[in-house]
Amino acid sequence: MTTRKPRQTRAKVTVDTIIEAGFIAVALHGPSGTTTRHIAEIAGVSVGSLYEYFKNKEEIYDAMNHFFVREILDMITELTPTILQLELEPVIEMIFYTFSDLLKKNNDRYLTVLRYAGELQYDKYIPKIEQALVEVIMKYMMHNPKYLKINNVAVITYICINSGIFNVARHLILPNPYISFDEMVQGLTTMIMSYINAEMSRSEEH
Amino acid sequence: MTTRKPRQTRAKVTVDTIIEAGFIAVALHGPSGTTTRHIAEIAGVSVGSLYEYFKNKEEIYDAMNHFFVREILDMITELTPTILQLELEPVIEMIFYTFSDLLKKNNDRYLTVLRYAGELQYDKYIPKIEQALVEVIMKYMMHNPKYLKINNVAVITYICINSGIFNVARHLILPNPYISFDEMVQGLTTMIMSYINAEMSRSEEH
Amino acid sequence: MTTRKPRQTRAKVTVDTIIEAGFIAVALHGPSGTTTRHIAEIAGVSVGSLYEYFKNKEEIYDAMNHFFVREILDMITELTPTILQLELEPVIEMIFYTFSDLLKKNNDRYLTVLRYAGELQYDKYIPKIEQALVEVIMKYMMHNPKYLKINNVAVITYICINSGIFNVARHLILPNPYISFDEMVQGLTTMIMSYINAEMSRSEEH
Amino acid sequence: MTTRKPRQTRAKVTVDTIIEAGFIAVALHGPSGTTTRHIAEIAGVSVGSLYEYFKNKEEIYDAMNHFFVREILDMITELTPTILQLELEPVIEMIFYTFSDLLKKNNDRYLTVLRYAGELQYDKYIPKIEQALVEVIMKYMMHNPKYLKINNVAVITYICINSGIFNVARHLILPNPYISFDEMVQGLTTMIMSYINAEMSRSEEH
DNA sequence: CATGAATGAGGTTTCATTCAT
DNA sequence: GATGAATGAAACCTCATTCAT
Repeated sequence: MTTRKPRQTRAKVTVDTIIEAGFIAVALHGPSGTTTRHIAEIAGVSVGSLYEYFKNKEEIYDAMNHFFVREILDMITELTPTILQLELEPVIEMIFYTFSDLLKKNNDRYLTVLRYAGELQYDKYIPKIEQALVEVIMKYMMHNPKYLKINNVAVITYICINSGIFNVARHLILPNPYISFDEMVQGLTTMIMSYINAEMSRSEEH
Repeated sequence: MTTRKPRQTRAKVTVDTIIEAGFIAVALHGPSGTTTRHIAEIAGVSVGSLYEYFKNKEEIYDAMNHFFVREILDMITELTPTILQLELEPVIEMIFYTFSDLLKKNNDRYLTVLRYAGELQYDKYIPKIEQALVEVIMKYMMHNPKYLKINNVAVITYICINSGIFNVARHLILPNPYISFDEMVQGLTTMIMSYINAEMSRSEEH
Repeated sequence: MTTRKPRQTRAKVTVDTIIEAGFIAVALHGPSGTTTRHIAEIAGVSVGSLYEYFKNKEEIYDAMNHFFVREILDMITELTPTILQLELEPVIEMIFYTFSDLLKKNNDRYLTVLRYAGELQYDKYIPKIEQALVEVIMKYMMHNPKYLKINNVAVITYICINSGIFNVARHLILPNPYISFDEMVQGLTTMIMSYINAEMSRSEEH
Repeated sequence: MTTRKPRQTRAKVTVDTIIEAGFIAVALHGPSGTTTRHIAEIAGVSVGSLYEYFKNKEEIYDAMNHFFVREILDMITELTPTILQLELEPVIEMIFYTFSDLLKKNNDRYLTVLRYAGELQYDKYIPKIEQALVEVIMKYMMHNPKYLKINNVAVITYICINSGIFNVARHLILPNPYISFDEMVQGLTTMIMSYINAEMSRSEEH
């Protein structure tokens, strides 16, 4: 029995409502604590409707992930023109603040879900995000050729992306972090800039 | 006449067996996929016995977390004398490799459960680890007073710990990382060293 | 100005399409595995339309049964003139082959639903078929008065009809019967003929 | 998750109770009308217990079939010594009456489920019964060598077994059969005897 | 202490049927 | 008339927990 693709506007609205309800439910109860009834009730539809559009609970989670990843990718796309205009340091800061805003959107919707990244199999989607970020970095390097001389771009990229994502996410999640968000962004930026500068100098030597 | 000691010892062994089985079960099925039967079967005891030693499933997970945290704290304690003898750079490298070894112990036991950190409420335990690390750092600074002049130690500590933990864990989890573990450790170390040096210079200026 | 006739005809076509779809669906999934959606999809109409024409699922099954029984009764009617012209032995053979052809019509449509006779409550309809067969037998006896002397016609009729129906149906259903269909028809005919002859002789004695 | 084999007596009793309840439930509601709750309630156990011993509803039905087939095979085994002592005609009659008794045992338990033979996949088990009957027939022929000269034993066997099973079952199911059970057995026996005698004479001719 | 059979609340999922469009 | 989205009762099944043995 195939779940039908929504053809009518009403159906599309229902699907979106269910995905939205999914985020709220997971934020409230965690992925394994969330029941199909929770989602249905929050969405204001019957359990049956859930299964009209999603084969099972797993598929709802998949749709949520897709949705989230889509937002991040859109954010990167929108940011790209501005990024290319700026110096590296403000670029890095801007990315952190924009990412933070995205996670806090809709009452921390994405942030709370991110706690359960392992459970929700975000791993499947992270490579796409990484890929998008790598592309932006490449474009930036083309616009700012002085960075082209750096040797191990892959390593730097890998470490900075992971450090950035995790530090921002964890800071927002922490109830009482012992440093402020601004301090953290400032520190992260300093760290990344120092790293890149160090690698720039090293590359020059060879 | 039954002696008390042997009984307690046998009980201790059973408790440890159950905790061990818990790790294996969670590695196999994830926290929400793991059932008390799974754990009992792996441990080679009856479900009834589980409840002899643990009030409920939650308590088993708690015990697992305690166990893991205990191991990390022990690791830090054991490492401290060596740390205090070395220069900063080899210290950082050593910590990463030791942490990696710990996560890979017993067939990736801790690594696999780390995926479900959110679900398993590791957050409750992480402050303890952070605290232990902060203490080591303080001791190290006492032994190497040149670092005492750094202003924002809290920020540096926070960022470096988080970046370190997450990069190591994620790299080990990734099936096909595009950089090697050694490259990552090298990069991380460089990044952290550059950061500290930058902050050192900055602090001197003021 | 809309005429009445065409509408009725269109409705009739839809009804027939649904009944046809019902047979296909039951052949595919069995009666309890068949859903209204299955039938609607196979019929190429919406679920809503199903309920335009049938009060509920039960009514569709009833209509299918009616349809099947109607076909059998028609078959008997059509066959009657020929039957009356022939000797008993070829008559019996002919009935078996014609019945077999009916069951195999449209890709074994009726044969597959016959498996679920109990579930589909064919019992309600079988007396009608029996009645029709009894009538043919009576007519045949009128045309061939030598059979009129048989005493227990009812018993013979009952046994032969049941043996015939079941042996033919089961043989067609069996994936690898250990005797061929022709052998079975030959055997069945011999058995029935022997039986009738035996009863003829016995009746003469009294 | 494997359903555990019952090791204790208590467990064995529960399993038997469930199978018995299955027969009663199917007799009451038919196979697709029967729910796991029905069975559990009739058995006087919780739904959970059902699934302790049977992976799903299907497995309960399978166990019921096994049970029924086992009874038939036992019946045949028990009957064999007597069969070998008697003339053919009383043998045939005896088999019909014994089979009828079996079907009527425990308040028509087996008879009512036989209505749903198609749904319950008895087909899987019928070959075993056929095989057992064929073996008895072979033994009987060894004891009564005059029957050894018959040519097409396979065909006769096939037809007589099917005719016998179905006529008996259907007669018992019918609410108001137009002939009595004794009349039917008498007729069936006559039919089969005539058939065999006819085949005996025919075989002599060749 | 240990066992594992038994429990039943509660989760996931299905599907006949209705009804707004 | 026709559609198909929506419904929700009720099915199947799971599993943490209890308790008689």
